[in-house]
Amino acid sequence: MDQEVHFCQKFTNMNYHWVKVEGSFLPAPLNESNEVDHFLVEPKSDHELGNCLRVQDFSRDFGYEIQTNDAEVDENSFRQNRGLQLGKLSSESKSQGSSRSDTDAFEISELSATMVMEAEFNNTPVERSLTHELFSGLRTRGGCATPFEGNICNTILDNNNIHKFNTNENYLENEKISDEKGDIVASKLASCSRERRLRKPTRRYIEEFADSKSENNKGRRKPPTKDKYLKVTSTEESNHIRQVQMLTPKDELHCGTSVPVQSRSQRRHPEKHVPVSGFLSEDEPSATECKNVYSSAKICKKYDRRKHQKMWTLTEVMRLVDGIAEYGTGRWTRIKRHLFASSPHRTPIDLRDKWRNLLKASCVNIQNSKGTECKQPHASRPLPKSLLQRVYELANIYPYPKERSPKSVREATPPMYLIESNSLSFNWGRKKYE
DNA sequence: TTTAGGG
DNA sequence: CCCTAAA
Repeated sequence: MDQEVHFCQKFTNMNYHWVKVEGSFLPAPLNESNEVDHFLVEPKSDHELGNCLRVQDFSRDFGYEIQTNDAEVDENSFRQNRGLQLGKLSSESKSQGSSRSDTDAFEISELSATMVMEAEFNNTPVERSLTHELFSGLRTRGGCATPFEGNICNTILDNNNIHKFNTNENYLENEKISDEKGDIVASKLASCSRERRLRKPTRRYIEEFADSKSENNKGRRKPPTKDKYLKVTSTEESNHIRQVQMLTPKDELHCGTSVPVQSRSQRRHPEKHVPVSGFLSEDEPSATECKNVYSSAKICKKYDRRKHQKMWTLTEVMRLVDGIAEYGTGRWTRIKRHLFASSPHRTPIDLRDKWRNLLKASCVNIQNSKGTECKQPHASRPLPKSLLQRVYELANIYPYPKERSPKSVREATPPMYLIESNSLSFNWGRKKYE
């Protein structure tokens, strides 16, 4: 019995339109019948599995199966309905008589198969997948019962499909099979089902697969290497990350393949939350905050640091300058390790980039002090003169970039603020800024 | 793996 | 801040 039930489920899974039908098949309104077209076309995709099961076998097999299945429903009424449908079929399609020979049934069955093939040809994969999903919904409600019952059936059939449907019914009526063939049929159908899954991945699956594939290769010529600072180091941390992900707005964590991919151009121009006045507060971002934001980046490659840019605080800048004074330029990893160990969001690259910006800033100030017309890109965040002084001096001592001849830097005219404070003696160690 | 350089 | 090449 269990086997029967299982088989019944297989049957309902694969062939939705060869089932008991109550009431008459009346054409449904156009808008509804359109949807139904797909319903009826969908199952016949099974016919394409020519290697697995032929149309004739299929019908015959289900003749057996339907009989077993009818025990659950009402076999008598089913047969009566089928007889009724046969009559309808004769009048609606080709005006054939209600009593037919087996040969006729075969012809019609093949004819229906041909029609089905044509219909399927016009049916898009998307529609088919939709159909499949809808039928899944029907199945879950009705269990083994057929989805085409009562109103559902009436609303989803149109003239064309009635023909196909009835043809198959007719075939079932005429082709009967012995019960002992059930096991063979079941195994056949099982393998057929498996093969179908192998052969016919849904369009959604294909698209998702393609998406994930393209995402993996997107924008990278070489295989993505794991950033040292984007590595999950402990399970504790990963657990923490998971919590962060759940709390993070979805549009900022494009982790899933189904989430629309953010284009590179979009990523490169994020909204910057630039503070209105000067630096951010001198307070360092809390360690937990940094950990939250950047540990999420560790697990999600699509995490965009640009969207969560951390403004450099004056404290950080001073610390960076101190580090350069101590270790020199080009040793960003060391500086990071020794002075920014508590700032997980500052990578050695960040330190270097910041230093480059500091050099630019100092140069800007030089030009301004010389009276050269120069734009001030960071007017909103003026650096303390003392800091710029130190940057300038450090630039002379530790020229950056290394390759470039330090002459250009050394020969540059010292900025006015440096000249004015010439009497000042610089302490190159860690020093306090006024 | 780290650093430099360009975007 | 990102990406890539080179050391």
